[in-house]
Amino acid sequence: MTENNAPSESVLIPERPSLEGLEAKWSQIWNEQGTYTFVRPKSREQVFSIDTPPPTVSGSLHVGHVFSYTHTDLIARYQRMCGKEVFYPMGWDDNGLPTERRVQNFYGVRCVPSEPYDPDFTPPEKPDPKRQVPISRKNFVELCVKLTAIDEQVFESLWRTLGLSVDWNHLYATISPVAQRIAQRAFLRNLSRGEAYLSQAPTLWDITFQTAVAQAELVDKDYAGNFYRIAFHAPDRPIYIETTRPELIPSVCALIAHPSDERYQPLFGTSVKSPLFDVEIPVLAHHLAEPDKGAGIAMCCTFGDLTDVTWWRELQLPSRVVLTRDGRLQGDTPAWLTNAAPYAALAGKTVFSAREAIVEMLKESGDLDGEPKPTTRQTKFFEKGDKPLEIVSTRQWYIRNGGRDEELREQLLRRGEEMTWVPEYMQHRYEDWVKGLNGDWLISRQRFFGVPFPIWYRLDAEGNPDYAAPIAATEEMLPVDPANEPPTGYTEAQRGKPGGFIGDPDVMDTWATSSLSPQIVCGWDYDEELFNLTFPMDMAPQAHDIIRTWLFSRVVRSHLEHGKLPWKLGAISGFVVDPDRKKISKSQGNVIVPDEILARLGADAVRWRAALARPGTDSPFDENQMKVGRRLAMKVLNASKFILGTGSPLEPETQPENPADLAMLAQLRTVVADAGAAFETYDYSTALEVTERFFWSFCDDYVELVKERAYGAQGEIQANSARTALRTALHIQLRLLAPFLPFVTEEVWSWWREGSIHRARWPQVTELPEAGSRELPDEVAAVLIGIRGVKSAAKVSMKTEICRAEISGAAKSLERLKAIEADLRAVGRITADIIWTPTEDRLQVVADLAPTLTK
RNA sequence: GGGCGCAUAGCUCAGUUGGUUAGAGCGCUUCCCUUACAAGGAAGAGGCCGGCGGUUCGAGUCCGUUUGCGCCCACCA
Repeated sequence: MTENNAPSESVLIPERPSLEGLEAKWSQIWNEQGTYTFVRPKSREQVFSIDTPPPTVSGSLHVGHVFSYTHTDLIARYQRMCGKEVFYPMGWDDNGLPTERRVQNFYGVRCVPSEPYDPDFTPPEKPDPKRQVPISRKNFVELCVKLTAIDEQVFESLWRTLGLSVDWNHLYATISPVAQRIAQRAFLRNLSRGEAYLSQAPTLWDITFQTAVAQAELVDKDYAGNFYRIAFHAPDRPIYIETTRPELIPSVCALIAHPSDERYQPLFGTSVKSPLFDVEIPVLAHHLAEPDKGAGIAMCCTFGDLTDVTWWRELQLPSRVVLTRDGRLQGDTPAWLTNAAPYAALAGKTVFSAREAIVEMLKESGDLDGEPKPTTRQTKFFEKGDKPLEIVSTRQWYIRNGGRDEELREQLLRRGEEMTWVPEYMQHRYEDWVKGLNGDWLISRQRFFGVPFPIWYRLDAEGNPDYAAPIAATEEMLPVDPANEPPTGYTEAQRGKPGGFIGDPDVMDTWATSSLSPQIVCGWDYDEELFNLTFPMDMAPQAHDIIRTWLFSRVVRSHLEHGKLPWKLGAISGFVVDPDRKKISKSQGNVIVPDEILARLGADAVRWRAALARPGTDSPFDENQMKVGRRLAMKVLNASKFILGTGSPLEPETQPENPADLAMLAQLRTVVADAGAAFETYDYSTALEVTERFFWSFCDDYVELVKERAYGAQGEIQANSARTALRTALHIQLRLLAPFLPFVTEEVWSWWREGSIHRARWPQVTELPEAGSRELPDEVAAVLIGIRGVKSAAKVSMKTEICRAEISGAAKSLERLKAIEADLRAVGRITADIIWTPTEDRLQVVADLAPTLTK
């Protein structure tokens, strides 16, 4: 920590201070001087560690990111000034599906694992989205690495411009070898403890990306469709069901109604025949069937939705899967169809065309009752997909997360209680999510750019893989790609051969790696000293949409691996919404580009606005509000220029003695206490508010009041008191503002102080005298408003002289004001002695303006 | 359907454990080129604190209820 009481040898103040260029100037100097470098202290207590969210580099940063990362930085800067060594890394989430998609579009390629590797491959000059060049997995991954490196430069540059006090020496990427090794190591440990397992089960499946997706990645979207009323055939009559998915009739396993539904009770235990295909379908009872929905009786298919999965499991129905992984009906005619002929019209079609085809056939056969009724329903989509999810039965890796295990769920709920939430009510979201989990965490993805599973499977004599006993890598082998390396005890020549092995073809979902961010940054498997100094971490900041994903998944991993929370405190920021309070998104076309705002208004202005957004609260974007921040930054420059230009205080330094000076400093003492207390509870907004309120009244009232005296109008002793007070107040206020306005405060600091303000000590109340009056600042403000009011009402300049002034009010107030009459007369341009009239009323000023020849 | 949050000036928001006359900024009105600042500054107007009911000497604040908005989750035959 730099000694902050050491003024520079000389004071160098620019003629016209300006905000332009401060970001470039200071971010470079901070980088060169290692201002934010984490220096390992002796003990954990001296560290404040932050688990920074790694932004997805394939996307773009928007104002919401800027706000939320600023919130973290405010706390980081406060803690650093309080003497903590702040461990503040940055990460890039660069693996995963979003990157793959961006690479496909950017270079016009697509990954086809069967293609051979071409070491000289260069992407097409002009990408053609309709004719993407097929390339090998290795070529594809190389392009992913190349593009993410470019994207990461852009991100880093924006964060530096914004003034994030990140230690760039601790930069990580979720696709880096370290991250891969840690992800694989943690997975192997989960596996050995039985927390990770392989399972063949119905899975939510995206047909576009052809991968499984996890519960946390689901979103509901409106989806237009029709209700079709369709007849199944009981021996004596038709039984109508209503469905939006008639193309699934070939996969019907049962009709299901509620046990108490009198309409269908006689049918329970009997069977009906399906339309077109004549398959015998049992009619069964289950409590999840809802009598008031549709016809009150539902067709259960394998699988139309998650309820079907429940019915299929609980009623032990047969699997009659017709839907394949590409979203088409299978080409072969299913064996269970009694009347197979109609299926020919459906084979190989997408669900959409199959639906049209089967509706035609149902019309012809007379099984479609009435006209289809248009409906808009909410359907589950992959958050990045644009076709509804299907459910297919696949083999996937899962990690236990309490979704199927009461005891683990309870433990994870306990962890949520253990954690400090800012704001507190966000804990409910965590609990809602944990309580609502309906299955374990699916971590495998059938994709290419990601961390591979360190797993192989033995092939039997026929060449069939043995999924029951996977071969796991040993920790020494990590990171390992089973597509390129054989397992221990095998040679590469045995790959794919009967009696040999195959590698697990899947990769981990990106959340499976980012869920280990605390382990990755803190050096879990590579730096024990660092790990002990930084883990569990102090703070995990994130926006509220991420509670169910990243926040929860880190709690799961840390709980399973370490038996504790990964951090003490979860800080949740809100979103920046557009002025109509709509969520900002690309599809809405209301994205606000931060670079441009930063360039125009300056980082300090944007940060100032971000600091007004309290934790958890959404803020509408309003550029006018940011301009206020810019004005504050300008005011800091100008006020500082004035204060430092009034001439040096006497040597040796003496304490201020004028009552006005002492009163101002006493008031500032309270501000220091309040701002610090607010920061201690992560309430950066209140810290800013109290600081700023003081600063404006300091400029408007106090500086105006003492200006003449500081120039020397009342002699050297009085001037010295004012100058000392002004400089003390500036010294304190710059530091109070430093977390919010890091650039302008550093600029002013450099005019007259050594070192960086950001390594200076957070202001202490003990730096300020206590003696001053608590009442005087408000009384001065009242008198100034009175004097200015008179001039304003007369529409004259504030310079206009007052030839007679009478101040009335409580005797005690008058006593205090009398003591600074010289200052009052100077600021009000009062040419005669002030008349003091004690009354019971509030302070009042009556003044006569001196006659002037010109206005 | 369950949960959470919000409702205070035209707009964005403060308002600590109930206590004088409910605050700030933006915007608006009227002024002022004042040797820190005109990309400034001063003064001013503007509020039935969503509705109803209760507790209390006293309610923006506590309790109940209701309306509207937002978010999360569930359901979506």
